[in-house]
Amino acid sequence: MTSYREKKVITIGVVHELTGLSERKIRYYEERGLIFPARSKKGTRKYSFSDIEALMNIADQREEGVQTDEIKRDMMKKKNSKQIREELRRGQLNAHFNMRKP
Amino acid sequence: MTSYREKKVITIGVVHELTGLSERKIRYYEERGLIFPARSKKGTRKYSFSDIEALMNIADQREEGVQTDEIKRDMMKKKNSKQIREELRRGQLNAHFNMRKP
DNA sequence: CGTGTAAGGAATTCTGACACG
DNA sequence: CGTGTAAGGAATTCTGACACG
Repeated sequence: MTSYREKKVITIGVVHELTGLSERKIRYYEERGLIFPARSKKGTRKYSFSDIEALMNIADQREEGVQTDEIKRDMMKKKNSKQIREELRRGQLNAHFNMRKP
Repeated sequence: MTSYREKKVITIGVVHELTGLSERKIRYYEERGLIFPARSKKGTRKYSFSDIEALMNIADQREEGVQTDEIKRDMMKKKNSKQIREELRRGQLNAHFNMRKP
């Protein structure tokens, strides 16, 4: 629960220092729905270590010429299969089906 | 090694949001040698989650009227006994003594 | 001793836009 | 499509100091 990895506390400047990505790129990848920083009360973006890891992956793929669309589709796939696995693990596949035909 | 807990990446404003402590207090506890934020290239302070935990402890003790001097002495003690335990665990007590009379 | 505050400057972040390819 | 950049404003952070108790 005290997952430091997921806590949104890092400003864009520090993310830039850590990843080497320009702030422009970082904001653009958000615009394309690849990352989801939180906002402080005053509106500045706040990222988690997890976001930073995601950005490194994105950067790698971009270098290989992969477009943001495709990166996003890939991420969705992984997210979905991860969720399926999760449901199986909990033995809640039934609940899942019940949800589809109530 | 990828210890997110120890990475100095959080600005003072976010530390304020997270702890409720005024920036003045946060800077003052640094001045008294209770915490050691890093600095970005441009000179802004950067804190770790670990620093934030320390600040919460400090805040608790200050509320009980404990002075920063004493808080510091306490921290030193704990740090020392922790280090001793560490050395014992590694079986390096000898090295420790060798260091005292070379 | 510990903390608030006003002061002035420097650095940060934000948005919307234009440019290029 | 992906990224750079100049623009102007708003918010952040820094230091050194004065105040109070």
